[in-house]
Amino acid sequence: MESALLQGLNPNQRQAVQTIDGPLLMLAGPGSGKTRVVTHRLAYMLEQGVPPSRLLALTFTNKAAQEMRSRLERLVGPAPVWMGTFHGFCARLLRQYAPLVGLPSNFNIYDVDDSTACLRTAVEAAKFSLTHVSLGTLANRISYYKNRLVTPETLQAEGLSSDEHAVAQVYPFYQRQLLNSGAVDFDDLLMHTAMLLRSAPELRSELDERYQYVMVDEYQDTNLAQYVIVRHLAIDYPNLAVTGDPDQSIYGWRGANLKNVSYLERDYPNTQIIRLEQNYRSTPEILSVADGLIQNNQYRKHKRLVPSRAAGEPVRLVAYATGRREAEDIVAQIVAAANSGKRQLRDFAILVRTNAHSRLIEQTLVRQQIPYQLIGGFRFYMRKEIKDLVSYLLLLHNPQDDVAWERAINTPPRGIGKQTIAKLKALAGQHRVSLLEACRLALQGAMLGKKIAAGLRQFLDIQDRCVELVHGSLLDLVEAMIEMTDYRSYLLRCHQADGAGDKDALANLDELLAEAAELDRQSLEASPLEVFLEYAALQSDTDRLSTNNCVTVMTLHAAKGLEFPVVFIIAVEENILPHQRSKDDPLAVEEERRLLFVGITRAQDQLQLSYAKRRAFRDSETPGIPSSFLMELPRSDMQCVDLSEPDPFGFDPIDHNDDAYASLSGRWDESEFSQLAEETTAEDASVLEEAEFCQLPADELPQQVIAKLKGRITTAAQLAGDTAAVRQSEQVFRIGRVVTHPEYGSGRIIAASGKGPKRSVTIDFFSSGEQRDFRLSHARLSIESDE
DNA sequence: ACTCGTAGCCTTTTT
DNA sequence: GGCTACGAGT
Repeated sequence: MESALLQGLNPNQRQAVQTIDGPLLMLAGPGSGKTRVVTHRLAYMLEQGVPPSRLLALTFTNKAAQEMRSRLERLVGPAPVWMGTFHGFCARLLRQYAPLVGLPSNFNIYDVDDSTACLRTAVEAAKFSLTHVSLGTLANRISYYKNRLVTPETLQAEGLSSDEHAVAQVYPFYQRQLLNSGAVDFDDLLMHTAMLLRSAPELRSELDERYQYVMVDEYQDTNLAQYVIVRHLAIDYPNLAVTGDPDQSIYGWRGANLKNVSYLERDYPNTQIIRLEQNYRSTPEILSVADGLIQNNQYRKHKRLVPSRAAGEPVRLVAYATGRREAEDIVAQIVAAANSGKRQLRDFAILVRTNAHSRLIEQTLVRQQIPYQLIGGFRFYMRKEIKDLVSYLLLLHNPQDDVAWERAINTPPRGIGKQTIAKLKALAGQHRVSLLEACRLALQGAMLGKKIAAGLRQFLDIQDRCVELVHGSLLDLVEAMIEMTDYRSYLLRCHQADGAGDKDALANLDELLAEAAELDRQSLEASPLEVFLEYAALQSDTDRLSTNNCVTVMTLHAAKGLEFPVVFIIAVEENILPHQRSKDDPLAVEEERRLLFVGITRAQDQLQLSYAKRRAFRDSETPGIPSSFLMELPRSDMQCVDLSEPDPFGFDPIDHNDDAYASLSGRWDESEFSQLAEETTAEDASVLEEAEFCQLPADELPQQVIAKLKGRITTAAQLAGDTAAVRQSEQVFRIGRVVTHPEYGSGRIIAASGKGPKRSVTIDFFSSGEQRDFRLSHARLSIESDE
């Protein structure tokens, strides 16, 4: 009697589902039905009588875990299988065994913000100067070491290059600071757990026994710490099943190590390897492009992508004049397809290399009033108003937490300034107590001014009164916190100063309350506060992906594991994809290539790759060079379109109709392609030409040129980097002038500040009544009238 | 102690 | 084009 779970699977998939004992490596290409196999395999194990509590399934994102759970439940109904992220699993484990690694069991989990604050303190404590190494670099390096299980001590013992010397200097201070505050960062969750399993053999074997079947998703993206964790859980019961695709390894920068595949083969010599190469997702055209690209990776085992779908449309490769044109054309294509009823908005994804590249796309979507979701921007729990309140909760949960204390102590302002904080820090250091405790000492010692003492007392009062609420309902606690800090009126005060936006912040508070209420409803075990804080720290915004009917905009990284009928990948340009920071390292370039491979293989029916010949970058505009990856694609099978419409004046008309250039499609010839690639040198002629035009007095220009120039004057002045032109624009855009913005209409300049390329003006718009700041060098502003 | 203006940094990707 | 640390002014 064959299990129903095996029906509709190909032979390899069946074999994977039925292999439940012993080590197993599933090499699953994109679109090979991996999630299906994995969930069917779990269901099959349950069907074979494996108790659900013996199973452990580890994923990278909460979203992946949720997906797995819901699909498993559809097959077998609710089952108490532990499924979740590595970080979530580690947090839960550490909560139980914290003392064994020297942590308090009420440790707090820091997000990037808190960790950075902590690192800053550590840098101060180490008396380290940030002139040569940035805070971000330090954070990255420390994170990298932690993921490779290098402790501060081992790092110091090793021979150090000059750069690493800096890291070695700060790392111990950072770690001590974390421990002092009774906190861990993301990487610590993994590192402490790995150390714990290594150093406590009895516990290790107990857990090995408890989790007899361990499954790891996206194995190609695991780092050493994660391997050590998994390895220690699967020694006595070596039933370790991992799925992965080396071609989709895109987290090397985070310490992911493809060697983990060879470690697996070393530690489990009898590992069964099953290849899932049949692709059910994409058209043969798309797969051929993906394959043509990935063949160029040198450090790679040969692997196939076997198409199973019927032929479809050719992959499009499009050149645009500017990033703006790119955005406008893509949005126009989406609108056209949606209006014709052929597609829904949810069918489209626009993928970008870095978060910053989403901005133009976003603006264009807003202007066309197309609903969209942006993944990879700001996490909900990173918003200021949420973080402020969470800090109070963190401090409540763990009074040792000095980072939370420092955020909360003067938010909203209650007269505790730098001086006072310095005093309290000194006091805390002297008595070796937390900053919260130092507040009490300072009040007892009557060493502060009246006003300051009153502020401190108020702060302590909030803490003391909330402590009583900790074990009650979370909603009550958060509500009380907002009341006592008078946080709502603080928000109102903040926003009165800078105009609009207060609605969002207040709405976010409501959403926070809603989430608290939700957790109250489902809270089963332990402290709801703890569950909530863990949720706040480990929730990523990728997890908030919705299925509403809207266009999705996200980074290539965030797109992993997803699929869309139509995919646009923008800015496929040299120094963007591959990224500038990767180009000196051949291995890093290969990772960039894999990143593009991941993007391409997200597409089911249609795919468009594009680049722009000029692209705005920070304060200037740079020539865009087509990515070298584009040369590697089988272009004879693709549809190559040049929409970059050469312009006699070297700039874009602002008001153009989409169809004015949409009809201009031609084939590239090879020469143009390589020519563009060679034009790597700085300013291209058209940019300079544009600048010259703009220094002419407006009435000396022909009418039609003026019409086109209108709105671009300041940009050109800035591009020239010419002080005379900049000064001129400063004179023209002075307070009181009425100006026009292509998006917001007319308004009056009410304030101006800065000089040179940083010169900016505040404009009060007539139609909306809104005030906005613009940098003259960048904004598309034009003069409407004299005085 | 707080407020405002400014220069300088930044951004690659994420749990 | 945004954010923030720092400094001058209140």
